[in-house]
Formats: sequence, structure tokens, C-alpha cells
Amino acid sequence: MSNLSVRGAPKSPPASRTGTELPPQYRPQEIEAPLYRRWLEAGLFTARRPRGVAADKPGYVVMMPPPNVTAVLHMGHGLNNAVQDALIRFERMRGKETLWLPGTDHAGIATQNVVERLIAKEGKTRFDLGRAAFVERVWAHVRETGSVILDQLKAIGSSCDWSRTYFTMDEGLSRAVRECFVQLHEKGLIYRGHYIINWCPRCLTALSNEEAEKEETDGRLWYFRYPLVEGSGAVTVATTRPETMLGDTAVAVHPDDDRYKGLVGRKVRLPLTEREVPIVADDAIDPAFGTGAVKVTPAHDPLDFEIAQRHQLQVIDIFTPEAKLAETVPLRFQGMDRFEARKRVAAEIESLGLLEKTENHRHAVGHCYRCDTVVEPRLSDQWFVKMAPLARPALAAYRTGRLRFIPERRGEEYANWMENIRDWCISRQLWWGHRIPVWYCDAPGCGKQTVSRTDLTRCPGCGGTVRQDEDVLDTWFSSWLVPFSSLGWPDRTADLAAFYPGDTLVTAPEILFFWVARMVMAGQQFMGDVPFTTVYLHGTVRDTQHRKMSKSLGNGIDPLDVVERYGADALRYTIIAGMGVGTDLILDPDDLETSFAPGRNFANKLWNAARFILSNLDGPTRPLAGRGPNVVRRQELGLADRWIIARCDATVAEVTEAYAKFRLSDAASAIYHFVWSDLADWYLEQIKPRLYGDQAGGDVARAVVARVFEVALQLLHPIMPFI
RNA sequence: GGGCGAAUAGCUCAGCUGGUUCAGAGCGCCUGCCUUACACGCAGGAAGUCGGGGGUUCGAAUCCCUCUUCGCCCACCA
Repeated sequence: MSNLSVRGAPKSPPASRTGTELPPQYRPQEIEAPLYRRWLEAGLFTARRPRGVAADKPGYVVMMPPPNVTAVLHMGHGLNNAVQDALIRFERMRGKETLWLPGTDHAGIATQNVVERLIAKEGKTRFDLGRAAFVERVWAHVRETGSVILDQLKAIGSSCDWSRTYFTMDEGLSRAVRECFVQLHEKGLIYRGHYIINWCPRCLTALSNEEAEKEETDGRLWYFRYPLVEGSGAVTVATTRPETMLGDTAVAVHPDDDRYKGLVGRKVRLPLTEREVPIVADDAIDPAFGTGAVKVTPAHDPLDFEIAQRHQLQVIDIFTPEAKLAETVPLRFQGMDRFEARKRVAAEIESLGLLEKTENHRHAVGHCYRCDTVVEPRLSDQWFVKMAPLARPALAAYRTGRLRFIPERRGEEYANWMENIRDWCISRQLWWGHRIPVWYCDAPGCGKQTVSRTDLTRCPGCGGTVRQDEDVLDTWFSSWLVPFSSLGWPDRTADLAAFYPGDTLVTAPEILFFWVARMVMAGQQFMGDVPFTTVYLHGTVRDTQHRKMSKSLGNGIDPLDVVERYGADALRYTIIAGMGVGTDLILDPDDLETSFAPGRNFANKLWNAARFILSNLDGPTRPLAGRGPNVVRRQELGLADRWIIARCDATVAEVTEAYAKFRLSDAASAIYHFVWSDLADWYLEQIKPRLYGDQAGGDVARAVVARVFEVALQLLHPIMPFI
């Protein structure tokens, strides 16, 4: 907004406002929606002249983090979009061609869960409907409710380019997903493997490492004695999961551990199963933990699985997909829930006199990020993306400064993740999502596996019938492409040429790895450049006890409630003024009045200042700058006039810098103080005698106040666009 | 276990490169005011050993060390 200046040439003669009357009461409800409609009708948010086409106009592109298609607006969205809108409006006012691209995410697990709950009310499961009917049901739900969240974003004033709105399951974006899969496969970066993955026994699907959220939990460490098969004595192992001992196929010790030197190669008899399992030596064992001897359950622990591979151990899967005990365990345990089995196994071991002791033990346990169920490590066939080759350029982008983070420290988290990257499990045992584009030939003797951009009905090898992989892709496998798939990729569209790479990504730190980091990797891989150059990570909305606002805690605030009561401007001002760079926003769900007082009071103040000013602009108003006989000459300005003009210019500079540095709360408070303390409390009071006609200079005061107030409103526009 | 932040008025937080906008803002609180824009307001006011301790410096909320307390991210010690 560097082109704003009090003495700069006025865009429109203030005289045009002469005689305007505002209603005495500030009623945002009556102003905001009609104004928003006018903006839309005028097409003000539609990016028209892409970069390259009109090279004289620099661009500014922001990709909205697409909300889940079933989502309803919460304060997190409110904060996220208030920030984006402030940035996009600021750059738009600075004269850039802006694109703020909105969309929705099909949100595989989340949406499938929602619809499953819906049909559960009819007493049905997805299996009752069958795959095709269930997917159709989800589509129906999406068609019906999918635009709710976007309409809600409009209510808070978001100036998105709605003409380019996308959905991650649109035809075009689905094509992008296929193209991406095929290309990565061709480069050897996608593979199918038999590994231990994180499994949610409630959602019945694999999860990525990021989707299994570690939570520190108070647990227990049980010490079990496994008797030696030959001779007397026993080996004591320590475990946090007694139930898995039913799937043990070995005991492992460190090769240099003198305590067990003579035992390696011998066997123990596994209690409860009477299975004889070997004692093996493996470097992965930490002699310092527990007894230094570890029970090995290859099917249910990643480390144990690796040990099993090194020693060719038997692998026994003891769980069903629901994490109940399977037929591979003694009959009395079969069908038992894993936590019930934990108690039973421990109790039986104890009754056999084989429980040496137990200890309290705090450790991290994975939980499903969608339903919070304790994740079960499970051995299965899944598709993976080899991540190290993708991470290298993404890390380089950060190291070279091409990509930066606000606040800066988040960059180190990003780098740390990139440096320790692990392969990405992308297959999900769900029905809602992009189906994996792989077809298997059933013909005897062929068995060919084909990865294809187009649907197949016949095997390209033998012409036999094929069946498509049953699984769908991780939701984030479409999200990570959004910065270019939403612009038309893989086609070379004008939008893609014009708007890639974008500029700023505004999001919550929770999805730094899920989404942000992967977008950078995909951008580098498929477009040869980062998708954005600045990542602004804002804080979280919390209640007065600093708990994250959530539906389950019932401590949320409905932003639309706030809009209804105090207006979108008040909501937005409160959010932005209350939020430091990268810090959390604390609001009291039980006291909206107090929580939103800053915004509400300020909006009301502005309204009344405007009323006062407009009601006094009844005479012909003179321009402050420019040419002509009417222009206010410098000598005509009084001390107060010169002071408020100086303050206004200083505020313009301060606010412009604050916006440009993403210090939105600084911008908000600078405008607040200018309007309230300088303009309202001092200047407006000072000019009253002049305006009321009993002193000279009323026309000069009118000229000054009209211009100064106009500038203040312009400065405020990114934050409070309606007023 | 590794990495990183934060601690300033009752509450939420500014304070960016050590020094006259350095002890600030909003809310809350106290005292007056329905002064013809606004009581969602106006004029005033009280309120902080800047988490504790040590250091560097002419000078520290700000830099260093240390302790305490909260928080975040990462992690295959079962």
C-alpha cells in the first residue's frame, strides 16, 4: 500500500460522499452479505490476467488448504482464512493480480466415516450396500453438502476466486493423481511391499506414519520367564504387550551380551502355546533395556519383523483385522479383544509362576488420527512411495532459501523430517478415494501386473481378464498435487503457466508433514520448482484452559455465530489482532461477548466515526492535493491538520511494512491506535468547533478528515473488508 | 531419548538490532461523566522484583550460563 498517502492524488473526489447518511446503529448483518454479493457480481475476486499474459502486473498466488468436503466451519478455518484473505487483499490493493484458489478435499477416511455413520442409522454397514452402491452414496452426500463449507467461507468475507474452485475427486484432479502414480512408478519410486504398517482396527485400513499419532501413555512392563527346553532355567523377557507373546517365534539378545553367551542357539518353550522357539543374537537389541532379552513377535512389531527376516524366523499373525485374536492362538483366546487378551495372558503367566515382576513404564503409543483408536502394527501388502529421492530437492529448496518458513524455527522441523524421511505407505483399505491404478491379470501362467493411466479391461500381456487393485490411495496423495493439479496439470494450461509457482501457503503446523512438505516434494518432482516460496504457519485456536477447540470437547466457537452477532469484520479483527506470529489464539467459548469485544468495539467505533464524518461533509469538499484553484494550500493547514496528516502517513508506512512482514497483529493494532487515539480522540474532537461553523477553516478540516479517514479504511481493508 | 520454543499487569499478549515512545496494549478493575459520532462511549486512575539464581556490560525484559515450570515437534528401547 505504498501508493497510499494522504497528500497523494485522491482516487476519487471526496465530494462524491457529500450528504451521505448512515443509519445510527451499526448492523453488520445488513451490510456484509449484500456487499459480498456485489463484489461477486463485479467479479472482483476472479484472476483475469495471468502472469506472462500481462507481464506488467505482478501476480500473487495463495492456495487455500482445501477443507474436508464434509467439514463445517470452525474457528480454525476462521483463523486460517482470515489470514489468507488479509494477505490476498493486501497484495490486491498493492496492485498485484491475485489468485486465491479454493477447493475441497475428498478426505478419504474422514468422509467414509461420516457416511458410514449415516448409514449406520439405517442399521446398515458399507458391506451391506456393497462397494459401488456405497461409493455412490458418498457421492450423493458430497453433492448435497459439499458446498456448505465454501458458502461459510463466503460469510466471513473470503475473497477467493470461486470460478476456479476444485474438488480433489474432480475428473481433472483424478487424472493428475493417475499421472503422478504412473510417473513415479515408471521412475521406480512406487513399489508394493510386504511390511509392518500402522493399521487402524476400527477404520480397517493402513495408515502412514504421520497418520499414526504418537501419544505418551502410562503403560506397564511385564517380565515373563520363558523356560529353556533343555535343562533347567529360563530366559526372562520384558514386554509392554503381553498378548503378543502368543505370536512370539524367537527370543533375541545382543551378540556381545555375556549374560546370554551360552544360550544363543538354544530354545525356550513358549508358555501358553508350548511352542519351541530359538534364542537368536541380533545387533538391534539394546542390552541395557529390560533384561537384555527380547521376545520376538515378527508379525506385530517392525523391529521384530526385521529380526525375523535376518534369522529366517517363522511369522505368526495372531490378530484379525479388527485386532481380535485369530485362529493362530490357543482356542480359549480366539476372538478376544487385544486389551482383554493382555490381561488374560498376563494373568495366566502369573498363575504359572512365570511372571517375574511388573514395572510402570511410560511409552509412546500410536493412535489413529481420524478416530483415535490405538494403532496396531500389522504385516500386510501395501503400496509405498520411495521418499528419499523426493526429499533431496525439497530439502535443498529450504537450504538454499528458495523456500522459507514463518516462524523460522518451523523450517528446522521441516528439514529434520526431510532428513529422516521414511517411505510413504499410500494404499488404504477404503472404498472412498482414488482407486489404485494397477490391474492384475488372473490368467493362469500370466499374472501380469499393469500400472495404467487409463482403465483396463484386458491384460495387455495375454489379453486375459484383469481386476483392479481393491485399495484406494491416501487422501494426501491427491492433496500433495493440488498446487498444480488445481491449475490443470498434467495439461499445460494457461493457468498453470500463469500461476505456478505460487507465493504464500498459510496453514496450521499440524499438517506440515502431511501436506506442506509433500507439496514441496511433488512440486519439485513434477514442476521443477517449489509450489510456494513462503510457508506461514499460524497457531491453533484454544479455549481459556489452553485446550484445542474441538467438537469432542464441546469447547468450540461457531464463527458464523460470531458473524451473526457482531459481524465478520469484528470476527476477523479479533482473530488477527489477537494472534501473534505463530502463536496460539485464546478465546473463551463461554463468553463470546468478552472474547470478541476488541473487534466489536472497534467496528462500532469506526461506524460512528464514519457517521460523524459523513454528516459533516455537507459543504463542497476541497481536494487535499492535485491541481486547481480549489486545492487546499499548505499554509491553510493548521497545527492539528498537519499533525494528523503526519500521523496518518506514519501509520501507512508502519502498517504497510507490518503486512509485508506477515505481522498482521501489528498492522491491526497500528491502525486501531491511529483511528481510535489519534483520529477519533484527538483530531475529531479538535475540529468540532471548526466544523460547526463558529471558527474558520471548516472546509480545510473537512478536506483533511475525509482523506485521512479514507486512508485509514483502506489500510484496514485487508482485515476488515466490509466496513 | 533427541530437537525447539515460551515464562512480562488479574487475563490474552506486544516489546524486532542491549540505551527517552522501555516498562506497553486490549480486556478486566477503580473514580467521575447519558459532553448533539459512539455508554460497544468519554475523561482520569490503580496495577508488574519482566519465572528464580548467577554472569557479560557504563547500562539487561532484551546477550550468556544455570535452575524451575509449561508447551511443541521428532523417535522401531521391546
